[in-house]
Amino acid sequence: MTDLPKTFDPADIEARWYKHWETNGLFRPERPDAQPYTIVNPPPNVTGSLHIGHALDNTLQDIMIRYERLRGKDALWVVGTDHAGIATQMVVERQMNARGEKRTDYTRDEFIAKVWEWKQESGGTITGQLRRLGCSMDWSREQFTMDPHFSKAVVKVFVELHQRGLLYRDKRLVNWDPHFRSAISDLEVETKETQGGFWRFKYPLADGVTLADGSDHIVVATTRPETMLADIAVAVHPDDARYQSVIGKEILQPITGRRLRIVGDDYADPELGSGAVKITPGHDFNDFEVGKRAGIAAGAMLNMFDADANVVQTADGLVPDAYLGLHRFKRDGVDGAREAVVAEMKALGFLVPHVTKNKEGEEVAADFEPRVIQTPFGDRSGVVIEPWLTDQWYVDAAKLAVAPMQAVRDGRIEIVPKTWEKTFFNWMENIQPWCVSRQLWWGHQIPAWFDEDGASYVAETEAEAQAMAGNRKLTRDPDVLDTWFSSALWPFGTLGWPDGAQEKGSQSLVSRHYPNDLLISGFDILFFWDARMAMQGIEFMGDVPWRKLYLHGLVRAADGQKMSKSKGNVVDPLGLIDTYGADALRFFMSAMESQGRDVKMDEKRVEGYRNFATKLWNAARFLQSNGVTASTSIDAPAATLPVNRWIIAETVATVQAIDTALADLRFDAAANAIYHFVWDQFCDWYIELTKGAMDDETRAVAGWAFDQILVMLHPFMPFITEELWHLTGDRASALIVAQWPRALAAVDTEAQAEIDWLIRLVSAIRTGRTELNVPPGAKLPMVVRDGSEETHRRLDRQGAALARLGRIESLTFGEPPAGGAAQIVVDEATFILPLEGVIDIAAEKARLAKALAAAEKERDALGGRLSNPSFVEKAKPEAVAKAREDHAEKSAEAERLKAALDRLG
RNA sequence: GGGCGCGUAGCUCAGUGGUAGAGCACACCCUUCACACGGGUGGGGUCGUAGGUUCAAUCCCUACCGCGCCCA
Repeated sequence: MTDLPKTFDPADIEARWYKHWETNGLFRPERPDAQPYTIVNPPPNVTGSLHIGHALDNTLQDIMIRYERLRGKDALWVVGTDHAGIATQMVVERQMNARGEKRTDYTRDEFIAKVWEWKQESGGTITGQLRRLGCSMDWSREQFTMDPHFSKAVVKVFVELHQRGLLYRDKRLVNWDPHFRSAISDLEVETKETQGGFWRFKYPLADGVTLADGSDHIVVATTRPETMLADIAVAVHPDDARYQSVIGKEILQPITGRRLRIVGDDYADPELGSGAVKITPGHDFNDFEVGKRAGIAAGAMLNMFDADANVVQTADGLVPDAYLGLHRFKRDGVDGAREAVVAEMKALGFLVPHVTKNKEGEEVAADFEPRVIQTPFGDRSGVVIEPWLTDQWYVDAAKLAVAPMQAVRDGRIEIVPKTWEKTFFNWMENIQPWCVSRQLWWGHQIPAWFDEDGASYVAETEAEAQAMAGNRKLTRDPDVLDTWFSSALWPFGTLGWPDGAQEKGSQSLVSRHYPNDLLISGFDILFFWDARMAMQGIEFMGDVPWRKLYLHGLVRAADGQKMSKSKGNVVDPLGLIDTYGADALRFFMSAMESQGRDVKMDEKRVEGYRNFATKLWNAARFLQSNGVTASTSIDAPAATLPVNRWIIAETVATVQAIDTALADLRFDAAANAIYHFVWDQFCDWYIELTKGAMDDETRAVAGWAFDQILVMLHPFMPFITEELWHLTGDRASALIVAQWPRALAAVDTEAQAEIDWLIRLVSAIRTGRTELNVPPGAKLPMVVRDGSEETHRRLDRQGAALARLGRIESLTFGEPPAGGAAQIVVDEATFILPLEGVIDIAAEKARLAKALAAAEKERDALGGRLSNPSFVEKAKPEAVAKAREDHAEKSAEAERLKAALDRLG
């Protein structure tokens, strides 16, 4: 134990204690016989850095882990990082571009080596930042999604899913990202409204066929004219009288001269445009479905783009040479296929202009009708997604989704807050096949080999694949897996699965810690990650990955806007830690985390919690200067003084409040409970009431109560509490592994009533003094009138405290001296402060009159309710009894105030 | 178009079927022997609007207005 300095330096404390905890293995003490408690951390991008959302997410997890560790459980918080396929490859490619190089200047192996180098260089950034936040993860078992054992799990899952028929290769349209030259999943596509156009073109009917009205052409409409180079049909509604006669006939595509089939399909909306649409199954999801319904095989659909979305020759060789190599549309000021197609159609006389009237009523023709269209963008690249016909690996998500939905329905997984269940079900019920192959270099290379005929062999090793293929020559699939495919295995892959699960006898890590108890994640990755963990967990482990799923919101800027680098409104959590300390930032995150709401970044509030930490620090200084030291037992010391019995009861009530709040994952309620106990009860009243009256009993109780505070506050503010734990006594062990208080019910209504009365009396005296402008330093005599025996006994016990806090110099009973006085009514008694010649009688009258009016108003409101027969008959008996009680109390108070007023004449 | 959430004091947010709360900000006072990152006192809200249920609605129901998010 050492003397506390007058101020405290968060930076010094934080660095010191974190190192102590980590080097002494206190994040995961040996507790083989304890009940396990497990959380896995959402693995951040290995080369990323900590943003404010991480700060929220990890603070909440750390609170739960520290809490359960203090409660004696074998608390394991699994930590690790994600290789983050596209994101990481993108960063490294960008670095190369800056040096005037590009990825393809290197071989695949060389490039991957460069990425590993970058991981070596920046991989420790975010893990160091998590330490600064105080996160008590088990770093001794830090994981990486491309560690050999984890990669082994990824390969095994891929192969087994394939064997079970839940993973397959298929040729269908994918969301192709031309920037990354890779397929992406439907979740990685963001649909946004953009200003586009609606063009109308004439396609001449072939073979002299005409429509019912004699026309020799059909007008088709499109928002993507460039794709007409790969048109293979025109669709009309089967019931559309205008076109019924030509269904099954052929029509000519003017630029390519290709003969297109006219098909009847409900997809063509007779109300929209001309009622006829061109069909390009190779580049449009709706058209793809129309094509399939028309009996066109995927292999027969035409493709007109390369991986960069530049025009290439179609299989039938009908695209004119002039188009080859053009980008799909205008880019960097250079016209693309779209512009060229429109120009040629216009020149050929096949463009139907869009005609509108201007202000003067004159008709004006334009090439197209401006229209807001829904456009898909890659969420990372920001470029327009091109639907592209390729062979990719797909997971049969619809089948895997069945068990997780059932688990949520029957409560094996509890989603908190419950409102997210609906969103979860809605997505799971409409889930699409999950495209898991990516045309990248960085990631888990797919364990599939192709022979010369394109047949695939899926196996854990090349040798096994070769055995399946006989003497055919094999080439490994160059593609890698979607990052989320691997992170879906996080809850068990990190625990040693599949190897650890084979262990017999002693319990393996995975059998001990799977299912995890809780997962905390932002709602934004509910589909990407949480749902997929549930699918893979149940499929491969036979049980849910976690029993509870807690979803929190986003941390927004002060004005409620989403934080983003482009808006420049990003708040750096490290900056907040530097300014206010990690404890303050953590407490802020907890206090603001009410279920179902985003957290708005209010820096003033962080400052307020920094002030709270300082308040605690100074309370400790006060106790130390009064000879208060660490407690010797976890149970409360014996106490006879009401003030001590009161603080013991309030401490226990606070433990109960925090236990209840954290059981429900109400982080805000838990934080507020400890905040108000420390500041409003312990500091404002307990310390004030015991000042100048520090006897041995009080020292023991104060020491005990403060220890309980340190333990209860530790999950929220680990650094300052650990520091104070050691500064206030010689401790057998660190606070991080101390024992959580026992919430034994110590209801002490007598002591609580007495201290409550004392607090009300002191407050009323202070209010009276302030309102009557009594100088703050003045000590006044006080006369007690109409006091009950109980009140006299209480005054006897609390006289000294009352004198101190109310600045009372003497206490007498009975009639006050004649003359002006302030009169304070508390319960049955009136407390009189003679102020002859000091106070303004009119002011005191006004004060009493105001109090009287308030009491009368409440009395009358209650009286009115009680005189309503239907209230007395129908309301709950407790409500009626409460109203009667309150009415009697308010009536008596009003009478006493009236009497006091009368005495002033 | 479908789904979800929000609208409570100047700001950021809790909350409850039975007389509205916190932090910050504001006003006044206080260098009281832990703390001015402090102490004391106070002002401030027709709980988005309109109906309905109920003895009683800020809370439950319906509609509407405004804001945000997700899906199509």
